[in-house]
Amino acid sequence: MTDSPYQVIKRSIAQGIAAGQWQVGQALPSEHALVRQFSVSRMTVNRAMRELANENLIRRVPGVGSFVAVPAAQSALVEIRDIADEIAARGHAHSARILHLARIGAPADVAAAFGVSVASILYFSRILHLEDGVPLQLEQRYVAPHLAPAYLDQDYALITPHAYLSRVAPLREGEHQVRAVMPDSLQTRLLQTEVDEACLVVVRRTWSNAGLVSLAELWHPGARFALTGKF
Amino acid sequence: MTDSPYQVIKRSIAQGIAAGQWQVGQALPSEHALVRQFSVSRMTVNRAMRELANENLIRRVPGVGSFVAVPAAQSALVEIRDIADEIAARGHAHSARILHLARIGAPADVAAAFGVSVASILYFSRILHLEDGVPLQLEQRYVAPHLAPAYLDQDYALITPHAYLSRVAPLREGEHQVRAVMPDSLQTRLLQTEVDEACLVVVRRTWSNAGLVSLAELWHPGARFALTGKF
DNA sequence: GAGTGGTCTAGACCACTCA
DNA sequence: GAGTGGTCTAGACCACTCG
Repeated sequence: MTDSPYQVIKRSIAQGIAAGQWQVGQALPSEHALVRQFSVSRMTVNRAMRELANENLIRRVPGVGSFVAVPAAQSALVEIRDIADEIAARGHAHSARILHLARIGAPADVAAAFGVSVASILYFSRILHLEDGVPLQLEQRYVAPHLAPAYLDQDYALITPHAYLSRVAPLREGEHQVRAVMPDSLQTRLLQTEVDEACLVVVRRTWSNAGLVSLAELWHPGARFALTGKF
Repeated sequence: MTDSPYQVIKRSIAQGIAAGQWQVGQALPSEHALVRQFSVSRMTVNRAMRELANENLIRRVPGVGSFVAVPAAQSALVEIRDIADEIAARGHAHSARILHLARIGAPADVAAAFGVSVASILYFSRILHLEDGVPLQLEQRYVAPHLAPAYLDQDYALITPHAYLSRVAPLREGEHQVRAVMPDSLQTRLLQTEVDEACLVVVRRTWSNAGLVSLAELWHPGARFALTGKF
């Protein structure tokens, strides 16, 4: 899957940081030391470290060394909210129907977003979230197996995937994309939308320190859902 | 400044794309060709191209080639940005068609959002923003007359309403709501959307220190526009 | 089989920092 | 001067696609 040498080194460093093996601000091994440790050439180590720096996991200072970065200031730009919490906050009842839960081969677009090869094994869940029994969100989620090995064994009627993943792989950063899309027939049926009703789709990718954890497609009925924000 | 070989190559390709030297979807020169053209090693070309791919400027397909990526029109979820700036930042040309500019009586829903009585006088503008001649945003804006008395006298082909309002009534806070809606026939015609193409609608209210300045409905073609955000 | 991108090697030179 | 990261070279092997 993700087993080329530079990725092995990246993961090793990232997990070491996540595990607290190195404290914030502390110096990491030099490139030369990693060359010896992993028995690779310096270009390979360099690429791993450069990418970690791009991801703001480490900070590199020419002539000095590489250091564990201070964790990104988590300002409340766009908070990531749990659908169950949101519904509860409105004083309504949340329920969930688990429609699909399995390991699957990554489709081409998902593989590209995940940075893995097509047909790599991912965990997949399709869950319909209802508010007072009315469909509000169809959640289709792809999860990196090695970052949440027990993902398929949870009972998502009791805990949402987002809540579970937050526990086993705390999120470091995320990214969403919001689109307006017409649903296909499956989605229309599940969300019980009218003909000619669009869907608001949020595609959300979340990273823990160890890498990309999950890609979620959240489909909402256009007539019954809006995203709001203040600034 | 930024004159190392891989950066020179990056800039060369990026500018070529911006200048239309290669069309969207078109194949770019292979790494081997670039090696000859720039007289560098393949690792150097590879780094340039890999970074362009990370920046979503090009798409690379192993065994096939590198191609100019479809320029995903994207806009920030949280920050409020001027549509003209956004388009310019992508290296494209912004233009605007002023469709309507007048004082009108507030419709019921707008009056409610503004906190004024129905049929109160508001300024109204309807402007179509185009990216390289293609419609990207239909802006329908209601403005409080006493907070921007000269609103109707501006030339919105030269300055966007948002830019003008930012000058005369600096925004203190704002609020948006994002929805997926099917356009009506007027909107379909103006935005040149396909049948069965939804619109992503942002309704944005902005306040200056003196009160609610403006309510804007921003309609975007669903197939050509997405909002993005990071956290 | 020819062409493509993905990755790696084993060196190298440079500018920089620190003691 | 010893150590660091930034960058580059001139090859190489691989998996993949396409005709």
